[in-house]
Amino acid sequence: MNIKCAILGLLSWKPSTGYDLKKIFEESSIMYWSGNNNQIYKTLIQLHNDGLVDSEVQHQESSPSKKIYSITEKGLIELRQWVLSTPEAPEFKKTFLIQLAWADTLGKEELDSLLSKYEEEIKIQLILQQEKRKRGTHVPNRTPRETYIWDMIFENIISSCQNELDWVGKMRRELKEKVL
Amino acid sequence: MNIKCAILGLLSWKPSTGYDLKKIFEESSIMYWSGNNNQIYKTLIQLHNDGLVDSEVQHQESSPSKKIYSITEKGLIELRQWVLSTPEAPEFKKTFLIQLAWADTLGKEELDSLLSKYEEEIKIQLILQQEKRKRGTHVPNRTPRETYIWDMIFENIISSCQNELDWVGKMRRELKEKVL
DNA sequence: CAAACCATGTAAGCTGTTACATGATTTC
DNA sequence: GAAATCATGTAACAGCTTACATGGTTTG
Repeated sequence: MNIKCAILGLLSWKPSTGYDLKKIFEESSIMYWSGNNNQIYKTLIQLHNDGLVDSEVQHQESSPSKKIYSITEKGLIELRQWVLSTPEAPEFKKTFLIQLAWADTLGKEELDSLLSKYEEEIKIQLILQQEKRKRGTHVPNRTPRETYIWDMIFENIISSCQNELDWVGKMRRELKEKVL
Repeated sequence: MNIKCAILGLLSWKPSTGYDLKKIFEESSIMYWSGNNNQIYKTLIQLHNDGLVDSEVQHQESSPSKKIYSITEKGLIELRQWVLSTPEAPEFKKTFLIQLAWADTLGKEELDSLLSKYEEEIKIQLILQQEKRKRGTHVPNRTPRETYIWDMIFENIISSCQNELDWVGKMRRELKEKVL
């Protein structure tokens, strides 16, 4: 999986400029790339060289000119092929768990404070994701099934946050109850 | 967060060679680095230059000589400081969700097959993690609280898998029931 | 006798990030 | 008049991966 596929997907939804894509990446919950120029503009050129996208320059008065990219037939075939490919297991990068692994040197209050900070961090994430779901910008609604799929994508992210929150809550409670 | 902290943590547990660390990284559930030579040996040299670790060469007959690294006082202070630093929110890189985002072009069977493949992938992950927990190699047990902490670390990973599994299960069920 | 293990290291390359560069227009 | 938005691109660097290089020992 790489950013090429994500861009092809977005372009299959609607033609866009590099700048449009950048904003979508910045906002997106699932497309985890930062949306930096270097990657997006270079990838678009590459996709163009491979014949997977077309580009049309639109000159504008009183605005810089745009390059509007759209997906080609070949691009649609490539996208479909990728969508059908064997899924990868999710990657969890929880640096907090590594931090926690060596946290036995901390005092009782220090440890609880660390856990509470993590809890706060997740709570912020959760609210952010719930807001994104409500706003629902950059969500295609071409068929009822597509709407359902995107709803489940948001549910996945939110339930991951909720799961993490439950876990911290349990740990804080147990550390208070137990005599360790 | 970077690999330096993880290595300091491991060395605070016990002195090790680069090769030892490599194996721990390869096996570890939470320390997500691949454990490649380039990164480990270079980081050890860097930590040594910074005075955070000591190294002692042990010549062996009928075996290549080892460099046994151990953490210094300065290293312990650095580690403690890092453990107390503000935690980062977890990063979820679920490429499957991006794949799913453009999966409405698939037929009913194709979509269910895709979901079932993902389900299988997670099931394998879950079993793997449960086995790692049982084996419990590379787990320090210096105090009851440390044992509890490491137990909660494994619980975190396993509950993440379980949560993902529940989500796929629900989606497959709903797609069968609903008329979309 | 091949494969795997022990043990250290290097080279080349890919991915992704931050920051820089330009320049017009709109909003506060 | 400063800051943000629109719009495209480049340069330098950090992080991480695969593969290469060496060479002895143990296991199947």
